[in-house]
Amino acid sequence: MVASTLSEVARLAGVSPATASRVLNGSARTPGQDIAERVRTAAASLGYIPNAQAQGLAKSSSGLIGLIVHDIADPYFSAIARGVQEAAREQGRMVLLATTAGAPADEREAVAAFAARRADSIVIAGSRSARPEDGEGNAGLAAELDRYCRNGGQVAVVGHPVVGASSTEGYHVVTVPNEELAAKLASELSVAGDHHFVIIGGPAGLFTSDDRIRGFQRGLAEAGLPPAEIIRTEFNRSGGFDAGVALAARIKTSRAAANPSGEAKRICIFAVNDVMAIGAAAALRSEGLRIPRDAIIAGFDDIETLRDFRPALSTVYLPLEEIGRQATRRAAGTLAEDAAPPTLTGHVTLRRSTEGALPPEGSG
Amino acid sequence: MVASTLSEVARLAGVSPATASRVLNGSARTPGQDIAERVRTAAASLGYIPNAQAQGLAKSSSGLIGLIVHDIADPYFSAIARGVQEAAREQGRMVLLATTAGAPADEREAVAAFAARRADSIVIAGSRSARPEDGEGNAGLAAELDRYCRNGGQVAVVGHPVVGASSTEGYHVVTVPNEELAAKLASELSVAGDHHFVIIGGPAGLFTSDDRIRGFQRGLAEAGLPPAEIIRTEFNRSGGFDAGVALAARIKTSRAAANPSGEAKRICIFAVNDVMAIGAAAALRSEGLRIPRDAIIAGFDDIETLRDFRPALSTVYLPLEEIGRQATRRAAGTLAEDAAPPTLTGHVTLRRSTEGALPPEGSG
DNA sequence: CTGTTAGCGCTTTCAG
DNA sequence: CTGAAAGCGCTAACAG
Repeated sequence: MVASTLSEVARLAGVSPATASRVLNGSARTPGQDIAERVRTAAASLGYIPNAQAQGLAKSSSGLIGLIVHDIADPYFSAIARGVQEAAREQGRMVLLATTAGAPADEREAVAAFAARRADSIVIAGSRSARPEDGEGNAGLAAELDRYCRNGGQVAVVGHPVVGASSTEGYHVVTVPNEELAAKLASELSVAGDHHFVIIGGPAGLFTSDDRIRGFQRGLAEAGLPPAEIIRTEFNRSGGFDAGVALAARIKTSRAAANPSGEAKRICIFAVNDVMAIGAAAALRSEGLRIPRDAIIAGFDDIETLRDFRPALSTVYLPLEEIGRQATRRAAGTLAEDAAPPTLTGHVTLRRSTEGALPPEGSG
Repeated sequence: MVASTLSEVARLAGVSPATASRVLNGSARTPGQDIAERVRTAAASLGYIPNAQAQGLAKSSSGLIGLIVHDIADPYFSAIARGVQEAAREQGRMVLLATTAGAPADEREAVAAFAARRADSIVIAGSRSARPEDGEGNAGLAAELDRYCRNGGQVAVVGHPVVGASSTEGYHVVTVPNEELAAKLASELSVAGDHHFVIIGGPAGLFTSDDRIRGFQRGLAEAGLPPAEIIRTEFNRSGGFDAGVALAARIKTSRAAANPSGEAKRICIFAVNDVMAIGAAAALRSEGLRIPRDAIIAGFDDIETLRDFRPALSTVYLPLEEIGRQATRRAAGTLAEDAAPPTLTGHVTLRRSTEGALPPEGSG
């Protein structure tokens, strides 16, 4: 026994498929009371479920939203996904998920798959990359995206435009104030304490990472401080851990070298995202160093699951869920394009991990 | 300009749509070398992307896998989602996401939506509930699921069968050894130290929670200990926190009451999942209590993001990703039904948060 | 307000 | 091995 169709319902109700369609799925007003009632009963008794594929084919639109993330298990992305999901529900659409580990080639494939399914819109989250090895992939992705848009698709990218995408219509970018916020963080960290600043960043070419680094350096400069040293590593916990190990060794050495009474300048670490910061913190701890005593550290994102971490991590709050929602709304045209980008901004949140950099009375 | 169609490709290649279909998407062997080549070139030059909706309609199957979770931002679910996503990719399918906050009525709706899209299979994660207020919802969900299966759909449920589902064909349950593992945890916790055991559980009727509670009590009983007291609260961090606050008060009181020299029996808390445990730990800490000094605590799930939490949380590792993968494979028939449920088991992982319960030499 | 008639884009017998 | 024709289930003009 297979799913019953509209015409079966229509036949049972003694009306034409068109009429049945009008009352069951259609729009405007439903036809005559009596008829409508009869159709509805027939549908119910048959357990009729409209075939979305057929509907989609007929009206060429699918009620689908494609979401591309690097990794759905990464709390950064899952938070955004939650927002997307929510907005999708508001729009009466469903979300199609694709994960790509950040590889442009895979992203291209995902876009093609979404296009094949006639997704109404596509939301792309996850840092864009300008790394040379991604050049080819980016070109492919850009082409695919352009084609998708040309066919009437709507795209919203979180963060930065896809490299090389010649934004035709239907191409939106949800800007995240990474640079500004990182600058703010640097400025707040520089007010108290005289630290040696070190940035743990992702690979050069990762836009999100680069923005945050640039912002932080700018903040430092504005505070009259010299630029921080940059350690490049992977954009995840493990990268943070590795960098942390290296830093720990250095801290120990410099501490040993310092004269008995005096103390070496304390290091202030800025990891470009929370999970990297957590990794670095774990490394320091495993080397017997304590935070904030031996070094202070700050991250970025303010991942919810990490808020119970101790010492509480100083970081920059980003409205991840809202970002996902807005991207989704933009792609649906629900959100005015130019209507002042609805306050998508985060804020610096200093906590225990950067103590010493806090004004004495402020303790959070 | 709109997406090009198969017939356009066919026309350009000078063949019939049928032939074009055969070489581009079709099955078996591709027709004559020369023809095939011509078609492929035509397709490429037009940037042809098959319309999955039309394909689906024609062969009534969609290449879609529906995934239902309570909340995609919850690390427990996002880990499972990652596994599902992976398996889906292996199968050349895409995953459709639905979040329901655990409400059976929403789950029913999600199933209907998946059915409408003719999803090939549906994976349901997230604890089933037997709470009276969910009775109606469960019935609806069960009916919807039955109908879906009757129409040829495949369903895999993680944990427990949907309440009331009369498992027809295509209905699979991926069992998670919650009870056994909880018993094991209890047994390991009981070997060292003489504790007063308290369980922080979810609402009565939540299967996952109930299983873990039952298992823990059984483990205690097998160790010759009296059953633990149970505190019922929400199945999330906030619930854990609330319970923690209550426990903290009690610990302080009993400590004050104890004679100056002697000490009150230390409390051992078992929170039925990691986030609840973290919440409880945060509450204790905020009340000035220290773990494991003033109380020891264990969770369940071994959430990855929480592994850097200090004191390191004792917990039960569950192969979440693998669970997602297996559910997906089962629903695809890729996995033999009876073939000994491919070792889906976790293990107790004692760490610092239950110190004192560790044998002296074991220190994790 | 309802029914008829064409497709949406693709697959798939069934002939040739 | 290829082409023609008939749908998959639904919507959307048009008529009536």
